[in-house]
Amino acid sequence: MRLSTKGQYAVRAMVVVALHDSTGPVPLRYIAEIEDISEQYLEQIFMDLRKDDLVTGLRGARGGYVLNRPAEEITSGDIVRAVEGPIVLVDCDHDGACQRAHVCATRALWARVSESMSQVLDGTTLADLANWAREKSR
Amino acid sequence: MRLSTKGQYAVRAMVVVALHDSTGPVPLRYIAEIEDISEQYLEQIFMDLRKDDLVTGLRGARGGYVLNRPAEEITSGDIVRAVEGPIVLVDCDHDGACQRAHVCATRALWARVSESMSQVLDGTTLADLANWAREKSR
DNA sequence: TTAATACTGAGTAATTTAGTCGGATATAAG
DNA sequence: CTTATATCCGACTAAATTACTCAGTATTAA
Repeated sequence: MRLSTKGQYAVRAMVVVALHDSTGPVPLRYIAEIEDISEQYLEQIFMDLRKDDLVTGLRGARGGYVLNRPAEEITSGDIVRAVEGPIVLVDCDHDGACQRAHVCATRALWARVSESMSQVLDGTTLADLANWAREKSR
Repeated sequence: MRLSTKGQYAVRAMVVVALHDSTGPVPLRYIAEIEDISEQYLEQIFMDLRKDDLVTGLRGARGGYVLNRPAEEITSGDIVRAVEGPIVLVDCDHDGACQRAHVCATRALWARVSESMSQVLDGTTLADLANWAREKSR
């Protein structure tokens, strides 16, 4: 029930990109330094973020990553899903395979928990996170 | 972000115990059979449940496990915590060790998610789950 | 032309998960 | 008093996942 470092790093990294949204592409080297995350690990993470069209990578000198949509339109749920897959606490009956699905009382519980997690995650945008960060650094 | 089988099994097993609350101790062999879970794995799980005083084990023939409190006073949160530890999505700053805790915007997010999970889990009792199960089997 | 940067695939050590195994101990029933 | 039925307990292990690293290619600005 713990979010992997990949998910945590992804959100933290995206906040950095969001904070520099107006000043051009942010290179991974920079993110790696200020967030103290391995640059090569960040590469993997940004592959996932790119696949889900959350960012665009710009190669070459002065390159880096930029947001693909306004920070108000990217949620932490989008980010977590991009690197970790669907937000579900328990993946029983993944494709209708569970024999006792119809009598299983716990399925409803897991669904409720998953939904409440999604609500928080989808209800928080990158813009929110960037604002919190700005407030904190003040 | 996925709940381990241990946590899932623990809740399912406790529902079985709750359903037989009035008819005496429930042996692991029985739970193992109807829930299709390894009996030896269940032993491990019930060690944890016992440590947190959710159940009492009765040895010998005709023995088994019984709830230590009314099903209305045991929540799914209690069960999950017993076998998985605290319900936190991200355990950064576990003992004030995180250097950037004061500037980290994501901490608040993880706290919100963790709290919303806890609310659902602590808001659902074993009695609720047992009732759902009874409704389903009807 | 060079330096900076993203892109890509493969590999790997450490950790966690999901159990198993072999026994000791307690108790009810016959 | 013996036997069958249970819990209790500690150690062990295979498989999966996590959290990376490594080595190289491709692209672009200065």
